[in-house]
This record gives sequence, structure tokens and C-alpha cells, in this order.
Amino acid sequence: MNRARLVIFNAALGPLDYRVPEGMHVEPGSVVVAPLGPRQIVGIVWEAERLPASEVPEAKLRPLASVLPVPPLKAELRRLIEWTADYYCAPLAAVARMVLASGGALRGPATMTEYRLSGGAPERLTPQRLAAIEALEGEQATIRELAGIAGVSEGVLRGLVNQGVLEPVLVDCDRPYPSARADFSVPVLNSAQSEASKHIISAVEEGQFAPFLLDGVTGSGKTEVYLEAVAKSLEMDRQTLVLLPEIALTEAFLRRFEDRFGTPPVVWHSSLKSTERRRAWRAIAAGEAQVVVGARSALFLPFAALGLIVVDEAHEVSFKQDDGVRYNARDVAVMRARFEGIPVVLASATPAIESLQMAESGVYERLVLDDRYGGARLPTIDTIDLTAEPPARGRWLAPRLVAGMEERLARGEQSLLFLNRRGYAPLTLCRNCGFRFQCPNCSAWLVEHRLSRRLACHHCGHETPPPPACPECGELDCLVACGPGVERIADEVAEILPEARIAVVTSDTINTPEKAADFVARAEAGAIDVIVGTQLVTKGFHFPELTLVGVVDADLGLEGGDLRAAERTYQQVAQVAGRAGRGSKPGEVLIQTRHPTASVIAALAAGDRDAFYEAETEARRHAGAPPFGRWAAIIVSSEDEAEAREAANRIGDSRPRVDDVAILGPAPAPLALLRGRYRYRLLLNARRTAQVQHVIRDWLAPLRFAPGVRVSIDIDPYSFV
DNA sequence: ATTTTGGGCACT
DNA sequence: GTGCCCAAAATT
Repeated sequence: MNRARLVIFNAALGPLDYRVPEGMHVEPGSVVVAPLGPRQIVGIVWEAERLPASEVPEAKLRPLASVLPVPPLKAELRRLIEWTADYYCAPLAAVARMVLASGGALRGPATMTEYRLSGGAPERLTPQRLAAIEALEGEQATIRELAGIAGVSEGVLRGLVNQGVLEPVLVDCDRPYPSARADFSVPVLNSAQSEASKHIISAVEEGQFAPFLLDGVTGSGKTEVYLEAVAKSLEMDRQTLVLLPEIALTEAFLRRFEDRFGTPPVVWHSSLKSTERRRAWRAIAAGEAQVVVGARSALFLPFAALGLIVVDEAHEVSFKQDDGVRYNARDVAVMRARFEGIPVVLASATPAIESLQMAESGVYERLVLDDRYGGARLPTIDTIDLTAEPPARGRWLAPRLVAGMEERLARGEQSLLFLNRRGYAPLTLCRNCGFRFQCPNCSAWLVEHRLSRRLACHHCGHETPPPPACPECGELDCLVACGPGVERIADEVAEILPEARIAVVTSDTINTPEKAADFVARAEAGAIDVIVGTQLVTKGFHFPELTLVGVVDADLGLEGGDLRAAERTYQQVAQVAGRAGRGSKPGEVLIQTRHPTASVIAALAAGDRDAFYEAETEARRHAGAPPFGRWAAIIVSSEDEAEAREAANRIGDSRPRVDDVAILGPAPAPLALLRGRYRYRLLLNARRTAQVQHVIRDWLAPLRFAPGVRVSIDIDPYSFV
């Protein structure tokens, strides 16, 4: 009898054995439907031959129900799933589910009915019918489309269908994507660019695992470099995956891609509609999608013939997924490239310390672009010490920054103010009694948003309109906003420069691809004088008239004791600084800070990247932080505070003694209440060589917790909330 | 995760 | 005996 061992889509259950009925063919990777209790469930065949018949008695096996009409998952992808589950301590089923993210695609081709002329003649030839028959010669489309082509009503055509003049044709709804052409518009690269791209291109030709760190200053033309490698991959009929951190602002990238290859790439992100998702998924699995540009979830797509992976802005924190399976797409991308035997390019102007370290130790090949493209110079950077040059009372912008903006406005140039804080004010309190608006579900203040007239929690989405009176003391009109957000900075700019045209760019205002495209178009056309934005504006934009960048509060990211705070601040400020002076006019960057001598700020001001990396690398080495040591977190949460604490304490009490692993906690997590769940955390700091995952698995395996208690493991954590 | 089973208990 | 609640077991 044929057995198959399945990974079924149920995170709590391990692999289960089934009987393969007579006449059904399955192989490892086949996607099948299997009975589980009273339900039918999707699973992936993990092993199909040489299965030990012993463990589960044959009589207990139920037969597989069906094989789904999709190509079996390749061994390389199954290996990636196993590695990801193993490394991140996640259930195999949870990782496998990410691969089959398009439920619709599993059902196979969706069809729709189109019509074409059959050659027959209608019983009565009315003028409309005659016109339609003449107009539709050689056409095939849906009734609606044909009606448009022929200029008659759909009713006329339905009449022709009834009489057999138009015949139905079943077609696949998922139309093929237009072909990208490697030779559509070949750019002229400067010598540094062509040198770098030569390395990647020859790796694509060789078709072997080869990791690259494409390390180029902002504006140096990294995209052109890797697009030439994409062109080579296209020529070789291999697929390419380009991972981008924020899919919301990829309009500009898609346009560049289209300019280069004559057609936009296939896009993949979480807010695709189900029909788009199915079309993309099937084209990727069939090997027809040539280039896929996607968010981190695209990493687990079932490419038929992957030839190259590019991770653009590889330092970006958003590549780390922090719910469900907690994985870092940058690192998994390198593993996928290794399993597929293909090159992978990590591109960044501000690489993560971990990536630089890999390059320095020779694991990654480092390709450097030192100069800006087209002779543009890097901007001059200066700090504004807010203690010495304070803003006017009730204001947040120092006089020197204001003067700079006035100058730019007078010259018809653009300014950009960066503040990584959405909304109007991060805290609202009552002037009378001191009441502070707090989220009922999270340990966080509610952020006032004036544009949308609401108080909002940025962690759980809780929203409430601002009340006219204090909910505590009942005093009317007593609420005061504390601290600045981008909306408040925009208000301040409007007061100082009443004639300036201001754009607020945050995920609240730019929340669709259309709005993003509109913003870019207006900024390029010079219809915006001042851009006020959050991290959304730190990367990807190329506005030649933008000559002044102001960092409103460079100290913001340094608060809170996050392990990567210094690195993230450096990256954000360096990236946003890189928006200045990208055209022929020189750029200037002014960084407002209360700690101008802090090493991060000083390095930024001196434009001394190496100094920052050296200091930060030393600090990491000293702290046993990545890449010299490893961190892991165990997060315990429950809607019941006592249950969460009790579970965390039980985990803490049974901690193992391991030489190379220090275990800290449990302690309330920095966000002790998040989305209505109380959270406790244990932190592990291990030597690089320690088997942290084994330690954690062995530690937690025997423990059982109350229902409603969730224990999640975060390997290489980024977010320390 | 979801469904089934079975024990304990109150009630008839 | 029956119904009900909840915990434990099973799901191949």
C-alpha cells in the first residue's frame, strides 16, 4: 500500500500519514486534500516513498481525497520551508501556509466565457445586429467588452448568442503577463556601476550560490546595477525576485522597471485582490512570471526557475516579520539563494552591521559604489544643537532651519522635514487635572490626528473622536497636545511660510498606490515646496529640486534602549539626508538634536560612515550583540494578566543552565499590554556558536500552559517591544 | 485548531 | 436515565 506523509495546514499538528488511493499519483511536494476528523484540509506531501510502515497502523490510515491542480513544490522550496521552521522555531505548517498564500490558485484555472462569431446568420437581421456582426469580425471577448467594441447594447448581443450567431468560448481568467525585454532600453552605466554589475551578471550566468553586498551611497545608482543582472536573468529565461521593504511607495520603482524592460514587473504584496493574487501565483508557479517585485511574503512563492534574488534597501527593519512566523526576509532570502544555487544581492546605502560583517569576513562579496551618479555631490551635513539654538516658544523648528527653508522657498527649491511620528501630537492631556488619554488595549498613549479628527492607538488601531470635555474631571476645552507629530510640524510650516505649498507624507495620507503616484508627480512637477514626512520619505525618492533636508528630532529613535537604536537612527538620518541634492544643485542637511556629541550624531554630521560603523561594531562586540552574539526572546501573552505572569514564571523557573546562553527575565515586556493581551518576556543572549533554538525547544517542549496563553519565540529579534 | 469523548454532577 | 458543562484526548 502507498503511504504519504503530509504537512497539513494546522499549526498544532505534526506530519500525518495517509493512504494514497489506487490510481492517484503523488510525489513529495504535491498539494493534496486530506480528510481530518470531519473536515477536509489542504496539505503538502512531504514524503511519499520509503516510509516506515510501522509507526501508525495501516488500518488507521484514511485515503487522500484529491490532488490539487498545481505543480508540486520543488525540493529547494521544501528545504527552505524546513530551514525556516527550524531556525525560527515555528511550526512547519505555519511556514508551509505562507507558500500556498493564494487559496484561489489551488483550485486551478478559473475560467470565464468569452464569445466570438460562429459564422452563422441570425433569423432576423436588424440594423443593430448587422452593425454588431460587422464590427465583431475577428474579435473575441466578454459580452460587455464586445458591446463596447460594437457600440450596441449587451441585449443585442445576448439575442445573437441565443441564435447561435455568437458562440461561447471558455478561457482562463488569468491572462498571461506581457513579456519583459532585456534589451528594451539598455542604460549607460558609469565605470563603478558596470564593474559592480559585471560581478553579479557573471554570477547569474554561472548559476551558483553567490551572495553580494551592493554597498553604495545614496544616489549612486544601485538600482541600475542590479537591473542589469535582472536583464541577464531574463536573457537566460530564469525568474527574478526583487524584494522591497515598502510596497506602498513602489510606484516609482515600477515605472523605472517599465522604462528599462518595456513592461511593469509582476507585483506581490499582502493587499492584492484575490484574483490578482491567483493570477500572480499561478504565473510564478508556471514559470511565466519573469520578474516579481514583492514585499517579504514573496520570498516563499513557488518559483519554477528562480535565477536571481535582489533584496533592495536590505537594511530595512520592515523585512523582519513580527507576527505569525517571525522571520527576517533578508536572511531567509540568502538561504533561499543557497538552496536554489543562485546569486543574491543585498543592496543598501546603510547596510546592517550583520551584513557588513559578513562581507568583511569574506562570506559576502562586497561591491562598492562610492560616488553619486552623474556627478551629483553628497549633501553637506550640519547639526543644530537645540539647547543652544532653541526654536521659538511653542515651536519645534530652530531659527537656522526656518531660515534655510525660507531661502529654498525664495529660490523655488524644495525642503523636506523628517520626523518619524505620525499624527499631530503623541500625547494629549487635560490642563485641569492632568488626565492622559491612554489606549484601553495597549500600554500606550493615544495619538491625536487632527487631519482625521480622532485619537488613535498606533499599536492596535483603537480610535475615538476627541471628546469636548475631559473624561476624568469634566472640564470643557481643557485638552492640550504634548509634543510634535508631522501634522503639527506641517501646521508650524504653514504659519511660518504661509505661501508655501506643503505635503504631509505618512502612511495616513499616502495609503494607496494612486496617492503615492500623485504625490511623486506633484513633487517632480515642482507643485510642492515643503514635504513633511515620516520614514516613508527616507528612501526611494529622487527630486532634483530638493536641496534642504531637516531632521526635526534626531534623538527620537535613541530613546527607549532598543538594541539597534543607534544603527536605526544612523540609517534613517543617512537615508533621509540622501534625498538632498540629487540633481545638479548641492544639498544641505540640518539635524536638530539635544545631543550633538553623541557618537551617532557626530558621525552623521562628520559624514564619517566608517567611524559610525567602527564604533557601533565595537559596541556590539562588547555587548555580545549580533553579529558577535545572538539574541532571542520568548514572549508570553494572555488576556489574563495573572495567567500570563504565572506562565512566564513557570518558564523562568524551569530555565536550563547552559554555559553559552544567558537568560534574562521574565519581566513585563516594554509594551506590557498590547491589543488586549498582557505580555511578559524572557531574553536570551548567547554566544554565536550556541544552539539557541535547541536550547529553547528543549526548554519549552515539556511545558503545558493554560488555554489562552500564547508563547511565541523571536529569534534574532528586532523589535524590543 | 477543531472536534469528539467522557467523567462528574444535578436533576428527574 | 438524561442533560449539561468542562477538561482531556484525538485528529493519520
